[in-house]
Amino acid sequence: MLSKKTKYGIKALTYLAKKEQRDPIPIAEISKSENISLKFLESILLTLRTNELLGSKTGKGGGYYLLKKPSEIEMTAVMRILEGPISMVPCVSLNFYKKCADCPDETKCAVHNLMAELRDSSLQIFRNTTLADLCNC
Amino acid sequence: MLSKKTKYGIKALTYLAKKEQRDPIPIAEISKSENISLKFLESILLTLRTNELLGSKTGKGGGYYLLKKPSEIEMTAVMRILEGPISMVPCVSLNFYKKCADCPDETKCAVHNLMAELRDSSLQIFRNTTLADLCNC
DNA sequence: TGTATATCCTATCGATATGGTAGGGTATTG
DNA sequence: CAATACCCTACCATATCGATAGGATATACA
Repeated sequence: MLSKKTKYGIKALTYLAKKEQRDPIPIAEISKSENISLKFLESILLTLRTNELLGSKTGKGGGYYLLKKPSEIEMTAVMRILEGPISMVPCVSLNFYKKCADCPDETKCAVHNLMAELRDSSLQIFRNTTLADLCNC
Repeated sequence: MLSKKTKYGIKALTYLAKKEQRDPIPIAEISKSENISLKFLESILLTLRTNELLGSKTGKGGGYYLLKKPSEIEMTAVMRILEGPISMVPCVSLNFYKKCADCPDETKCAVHNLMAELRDSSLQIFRNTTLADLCNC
């Protein structure tokens, strides 16, 4: 299941991407427009900022803004920051690899091989999709 | 994340598929061979039985066995029974569809469209992979 | 310089799912 | 009739999720 965190994060990012200008947008505006709990959204945008997808400006007239062009923001980055590993099992993860305790030989593990294939196809989609693509809806 | 339930279920199924004969295999044998908690595995095989992937025979000499040939068991069925929906959001699910409360127009939702694409590629893999394929590892 | 605006940060909480355990009931075989 | 093995229900500890609360800090502007 996709977490609401990721879902809201993507919606917020596309909202920012759709604005032509790159002025800071306050959380409250995004929250209202996308029907997202203000405080929850706040924590989401915060993690997007610490992971260098967003910049922020405090104080009056402040808010959040994209640090790159929408076409330069791949969904792989977004997913890894918000949702975590792309793969469904740690033993096939590229960025979060962890050996299975119960599995003596990965190369002979049915689950491993199936999930590796799945990860490849997911990766291909996330790598070929940028924020700009998501805005043409 | 793939649940251990699904992981163990797939391992158990491939274990059964690898046996040439279709005699009933006791849970304990699978449990030992695949390093799976006996009682947990018991509940998993039970749900696979009620969903008509496995048959069982009680009493001495009893156990579980496949109801179809490995080449006839698609991973779509296995995943839906054990893990639930293939898609990561209910609003793109074919078998478990549910509208998002917060989303006024699905066709314009960035998350929806991205996840629909992901679902398609996942489905393609699961449909084209059978238990028999998983045994050649 | 003060006030409104807005981000930043920490803590907490209820609900739910997960992984696992326990114990006993029922059916069948030898 | 005893051993074997499935069947079923209940329980529990832990973790995560979605959300909320409250205040600290920074900035703009009158």
